[in-house]
Amino acid sequence: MSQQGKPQTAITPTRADNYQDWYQEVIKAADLAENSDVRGCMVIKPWGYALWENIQRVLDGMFKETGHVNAYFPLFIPVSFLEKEAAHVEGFAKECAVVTHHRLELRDGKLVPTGELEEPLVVRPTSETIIGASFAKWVQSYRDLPLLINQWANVVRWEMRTRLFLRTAEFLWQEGHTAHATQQQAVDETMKMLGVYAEFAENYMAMPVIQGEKTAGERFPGAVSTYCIEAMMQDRKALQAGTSHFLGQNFAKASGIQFTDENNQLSHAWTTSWGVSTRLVGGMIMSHADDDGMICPPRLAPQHAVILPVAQKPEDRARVLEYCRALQKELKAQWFAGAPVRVELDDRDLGGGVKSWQWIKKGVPLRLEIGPRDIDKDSIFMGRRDKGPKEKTSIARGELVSTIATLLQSIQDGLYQRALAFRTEHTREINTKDDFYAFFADPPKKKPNDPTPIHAGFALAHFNGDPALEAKIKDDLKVTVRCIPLDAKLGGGPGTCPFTGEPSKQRVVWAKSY
RNA sequence: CGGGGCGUAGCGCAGCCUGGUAGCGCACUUGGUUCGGGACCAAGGAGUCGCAGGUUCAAAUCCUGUCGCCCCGACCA
Repeated sequence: MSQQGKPQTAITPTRADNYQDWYQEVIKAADLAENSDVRGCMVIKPWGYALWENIQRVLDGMFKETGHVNAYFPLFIPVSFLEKEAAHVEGFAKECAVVTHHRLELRDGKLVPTGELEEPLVVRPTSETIIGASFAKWVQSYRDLPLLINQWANVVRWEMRTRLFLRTAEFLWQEGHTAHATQQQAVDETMKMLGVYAEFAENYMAMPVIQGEKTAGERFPGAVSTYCIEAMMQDRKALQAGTSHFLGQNFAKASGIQFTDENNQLSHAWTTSWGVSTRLVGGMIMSHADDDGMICPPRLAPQHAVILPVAQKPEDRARVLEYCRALQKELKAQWFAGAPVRVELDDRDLGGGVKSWQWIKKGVPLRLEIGPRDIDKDSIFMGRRDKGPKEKTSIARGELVSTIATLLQSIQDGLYQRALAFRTEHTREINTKDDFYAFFADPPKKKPNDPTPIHAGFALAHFNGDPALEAKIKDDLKVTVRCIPLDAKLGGGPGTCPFTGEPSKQRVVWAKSY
């Protein structure tokens, strides 16, 4: 305890003191990413990129398992393509990077663009239109359907305000694009992929999510309906962690994706698109990290365990290192969640405490400290990242090796349960307008420049579905409908809209959001 | 794009109001002590004070402009 009576933490400020700054400090302390020299763009550093690679690896497997194949489409989209779908234009036109020239010339020591393009190219903000153009060529007959394609790519959206992982001008994502012969098949695909995202979020990221449909105001530009998974972050704001869109025939009509059906009738295909991005890394940070830094959910952790040799006397060093290497080899031969256990041996010549804290901040699930005394007992001094930094226990080597998968899974489960309990604690059914406004009232700021204080959480309230009402509430409170939950337990059946007294089909999730 | 804050050593900051030639903590290097831990002592290295102009004998400090970052708004995955 410090003089102020607060426990010393590796991250300052703490979540309670200043959530926004805390978030940035965690990213810095865990060495996940940094701002680049290019405004709004981030450099994803190896530890952060490894998280993304694990996300990619698992999701890619799930996509393949559900019959999808990967392909790659151009980064550049002719402006005329984007113009094809009216709502789409409106949604993305304001945030596009546009390529207008194809050459640079040296004039007075400065490189200036020359060679203007006949038609400007947009750096893809999303790929519906360019992929649609390909689909139009690939689809002739109902026998060509369904077409189930995914692409891993970068996209650019020229954002006003950026935040590492959560909103950057360029980001990495995957976008699935599918075409189907019938509306029902496309709707089924939309829901199936929403389910895949929810399963991934909960089982791999240990991040509980609410599956639901977006209201008209929050819908993807050009979609008939948009579904999403929404998670609660530790500041009780909602994070849209993944989206799945039923596009109807809108894009098929815009791109001319037509096929001849069994009855020799020409019709437009029904399409879907769905995506998750590097935003998920931000979601993991804000779901699990604490005042000592990152906490990686074991299933996606770049390393499951780190071995920290404790050999302070030079004469012990060789013996300790040898023991550590043998243990590393033995642990790597174990399996966890369908892959070999990932173990790093950190034999850098650094002070023991400093080294240990680096790994705490990076969020590695297990720290294994091994010194001469442990070797004599054939045991390991183990720290779990989901417990306090000082809360370390001794475990027999054999037991560690045989139970490491169980240990990692128990950390994984613990993180999920903790996040779920947090969400439950801060989710409330609300039945009157007054209660609703009171629930979301901002605590007073101490200084004008203070970050927005942490607000109440999720409200489950009835809603008559009027977009104007939703806009008014957004205006008043900065609160929006995050989704119309699919889960009947959350929806709770018909009721009365507390704002209008009109009938409401079910409760919806209201919250402030990222 | 509007309002506010901040750019000083690798990192975190003080100094600025009241101009006088740059300092603290951590990190780094070396030597010693310590040895189940974010150690201690000593010595040392490291900064065109974001950038560009201006005022002045003299600018980190005052003035103007500019760039970047952060927070709050508008917009968004």
